[in-house]
Amino acid sequence: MSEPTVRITILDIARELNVAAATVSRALNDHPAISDATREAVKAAARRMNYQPNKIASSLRSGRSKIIGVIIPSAEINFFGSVIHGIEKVASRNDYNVLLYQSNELYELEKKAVQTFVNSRVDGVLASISKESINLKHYADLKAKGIPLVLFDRAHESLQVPAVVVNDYQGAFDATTHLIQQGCRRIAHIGGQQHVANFNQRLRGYIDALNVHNIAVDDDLIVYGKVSIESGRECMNKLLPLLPDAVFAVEDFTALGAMQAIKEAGLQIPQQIAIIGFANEMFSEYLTPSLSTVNQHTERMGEEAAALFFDLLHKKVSLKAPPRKLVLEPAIIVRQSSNLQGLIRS
Amino acid sequence: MSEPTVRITILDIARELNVAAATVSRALNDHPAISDATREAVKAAARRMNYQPNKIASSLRSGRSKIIGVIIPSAEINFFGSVIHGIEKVASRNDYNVLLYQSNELYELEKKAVQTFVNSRVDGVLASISKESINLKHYADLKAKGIPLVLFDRAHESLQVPAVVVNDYQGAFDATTHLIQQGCRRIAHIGGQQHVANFNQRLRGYIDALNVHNIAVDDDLIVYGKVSIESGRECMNKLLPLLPDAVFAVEDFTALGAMQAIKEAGLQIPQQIAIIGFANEMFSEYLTPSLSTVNQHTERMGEEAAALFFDLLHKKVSLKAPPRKLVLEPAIIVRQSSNLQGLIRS
DNA sequence: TTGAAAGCGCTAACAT
DNA sequence: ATGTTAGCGCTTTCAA
Repeated sequence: MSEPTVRITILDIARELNVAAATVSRALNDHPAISDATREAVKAAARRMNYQPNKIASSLRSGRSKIIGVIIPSAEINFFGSVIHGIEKVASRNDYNVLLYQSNELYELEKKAVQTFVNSRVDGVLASISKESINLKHYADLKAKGIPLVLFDRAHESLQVPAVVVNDYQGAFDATTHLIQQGCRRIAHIGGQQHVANFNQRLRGYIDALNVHNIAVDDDLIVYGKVSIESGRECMNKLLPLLPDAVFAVEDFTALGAMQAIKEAGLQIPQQIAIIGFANEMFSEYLTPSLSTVNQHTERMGEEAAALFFDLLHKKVSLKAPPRKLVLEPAIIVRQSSNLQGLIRS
Repeated sequence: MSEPTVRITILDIARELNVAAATVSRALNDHPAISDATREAVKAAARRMNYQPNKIASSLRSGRSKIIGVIIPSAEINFFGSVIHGIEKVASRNDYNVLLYQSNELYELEKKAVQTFVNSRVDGVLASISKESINLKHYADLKAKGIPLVLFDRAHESLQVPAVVVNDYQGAFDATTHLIQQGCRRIAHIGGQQHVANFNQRLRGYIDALNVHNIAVDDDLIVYGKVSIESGRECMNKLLPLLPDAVFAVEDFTALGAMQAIKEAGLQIPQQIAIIGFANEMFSEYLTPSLSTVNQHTERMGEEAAALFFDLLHKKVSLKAPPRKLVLEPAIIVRQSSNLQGLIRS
């Protein structure tokens, strides 16, 4: 059909109206020092001429790209979509766009993401640290460059940046306590990589809950996996000979694998082994039996992370002050997999 | 710690080495007309001085942003993650980045996404049309502006752009045929919005499969929903009084809702009602019984869509020629929900 | 309130 | 093979 249209610039509008380009720029950006008349005239002309602002040029000149870079590990699918949604909500309210990168839990990809964001001159980065990342220099560099960084879910104290995380300890404590209240006494735990703070906190919550209820911690009932369906199944198979009556799994994929192993062994859930996961993945409520879990308020997490970023950007918080850390309180969701009320134990 | 570092530009490197900025630019971009010696010297200096190229400036000057905008509806979670992954793979191979937008199946958000991409001067757009979008002018405008557009999964003939889609007709035909081969004769269909080409094709595949096997199409056994768990449940409840012995659901979320309705009615799957979905969502294989479905090769879809974009970009295909359309053949996955082999029908 | 002028950092003609 | 020059489209002093 038509050939690529010539692009209208503010200069075209300026010529059309016999004003300076600067005036057009000011009018379009609602600069205070502009008369109502010119502003409206300019905006009308822009609409009429189908003007599309060139954000690239604007960014180069102003030094602000109005883009937030977001790094997500992406393994936890549900988590992913929903946190992003929260971030986008707050971002668009502030006239910002979101550039997304999946690290796939790989250190190298995470480094590349940071690099790309720096080169693209994003105004800030929101990130959830990959499970593989132990060296965090790339994040420290961001901070050194003066690019606001906010962590969500997977944070790390050493970076000294604002973060919004879930109280993993409390979630694990509550989940374990719930199993105890259901009458379980031989409660196993399938943990994750212990260098990931979240997983370590969940282990601690589990141990403390047992202690508080005077149940001895049996190290044999604690096994560590790689946080996947397959790994959950393997870990559960190691636990089965030890005859646990309940399992607290580090998250829902692990719990799912464990459930499969339990079913394959011909045991009943929850009558013979009760189970609870963590993260409230989308599939959890549709399993048979439906999986009890810990809900993380993921969308809220995204919103809060974005809000922290804008506070940083607008210098509402001093860069000297200790970084703000927001801790969201998780809530356990009891479903069939751990509900023994009214059931006769076998 | 340190204050925001001053940023190194090619001019700094040029001064350091007593060459012109253009030379530095050429060296860094592996321009052919540059001596090995200078190229290496420049690259070494860049590394040493910790130079970070300013993509914004480069984009403004060159007119290329090296960014692909991707619009996804995002409802189908699994689809989402996996197509993006395919796109990113090919993009990064071509030194391109991906800017992501979720339309949430809303026409207005989709328009906003296109707008943002235009303003951000992305080099091209890959999109999956939202279920709500009937007016497609925003996409036509993209094309008119000379910005390459490639559609994936949800395409539309009228746009006349390259696309990679799944053979929905064949998938539906195969799924229905499979149910027939299992011995089912009263096969119901829960369809989606018929203005979405994919859903219409699936209806046609269903009808033709019945015809080919000399089974009369009973209009009462076809109900239309809104493609969600809740809608699937409602539709199934409408179908139950008609005593179908099988259901082909337009996709897995719908099938999941239908399964719940069937279970709540106290009927056995697949013995009394067999069911198959479409899309192979992540949760489908973990349901009880596991859900038969149609697999769409989502990652491949992303790769091919990105490849079509680069063909367009590099003018490997004429813009005058009819746009290329790639049709991926889906494959049915038979799981418990439709497997009647060896089972005695009740 | 508006205009003139400069320049963000880079790339691409053109010249040498 | 390298340098010179101009300019992408916009914002932001500074001046009027």
